[in-house]
Amino acid sequence: MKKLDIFKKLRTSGLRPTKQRVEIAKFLFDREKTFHFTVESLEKHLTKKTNFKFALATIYNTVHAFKKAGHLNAVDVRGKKTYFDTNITNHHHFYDDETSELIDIDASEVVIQKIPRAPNGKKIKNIEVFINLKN
Amino acid sequence: MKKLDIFKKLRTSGLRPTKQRVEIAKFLFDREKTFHFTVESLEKHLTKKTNFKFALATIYNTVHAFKKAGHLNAVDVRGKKTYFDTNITNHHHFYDDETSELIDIDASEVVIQKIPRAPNGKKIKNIEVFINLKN
DNA sequence: TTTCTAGTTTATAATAATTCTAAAGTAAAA
DNA sequence: TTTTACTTTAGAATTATTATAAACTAGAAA
Ligand SMILES: [Mn+2]
Ligand SMILES: [Mn+2]
Ligand SMILES: [Zn+2]
Ligand SMILES: [Zn+2]
Repeated sequence: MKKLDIFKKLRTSGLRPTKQRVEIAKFLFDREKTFHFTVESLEKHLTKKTNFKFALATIYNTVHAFKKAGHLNAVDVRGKKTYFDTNITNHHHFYDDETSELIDIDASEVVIQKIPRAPNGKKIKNIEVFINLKN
Repeated sequence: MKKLDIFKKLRTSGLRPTKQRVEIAKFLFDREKTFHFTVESLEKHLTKKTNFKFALATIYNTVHAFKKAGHLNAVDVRGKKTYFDTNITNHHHFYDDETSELIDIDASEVVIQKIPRAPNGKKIKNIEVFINLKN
């Protein structure tokens, strides 16, 4: 991902390109593979990788702005912390309860043959499959 | 569900049949349809239905003992509160984000034709399908 | 029965994740 | 360069949950 794309992500999220935000955006979007994270784990990565200070509130605000703009997704996994996902395509997950680790499954790798129709007055927004793992 | 079954649920959870626990067990297990709840919503139902007082800690403790014994399941849905489910069979859910409402889908109503195999050294524990709804 | 004991309930404190606040700092318009 | 609106930050507030410890009670023992 090019530098310009980072700035585009910020702009389309309604965020000025401040020092902290640019670092957060670079860390999240300048990568090949999906990154699943919590605000806490992101903070640790950021302070390790850069020499800046990041207030938790800044990370929360920035991550939420990205999510609102559709540049990040939230994933529901057991536990108290909120997980975010840089993969914003429709996809599924392996989930390892013991390590709290998520692994992406491309939508094409899951084929569903039959589902019930939505309750009256409701429509299907999307389908999420979780394959829970054990050892 | 008969009164004796309530006591069995308590016994198999390692819980003495106290006034509060019997009321909680009756409320949760003496019903036809699945009940999805949070500790907070359960507390409201209990105080409305009975004339007893239920400390939140008692409800948390009792619900967790039932879960540990396999009489309740936890469901992962967006939001900060933990949801529990009286349906302990393998099944799936419709989920309405706007109302935070869960609706059961029997396992037989979902047929999956293809899934990837588990990562090396891991096995599949179970598969959960969430069908997210919109209006 | 009454007594005893381990287990239970409860109010309240502690903790953990997240959100709020308001003062000090900064990007970008004027 | 000055001004202005937006941003960062430390710390306070909030929310869900868990821990604590004193008062209470179910069931065993006497
Ligand atoms: Mn969750
Ligand atoms: Mn959740
Ligand atoms: Zn993912
Ligand atoms: Zn259910």
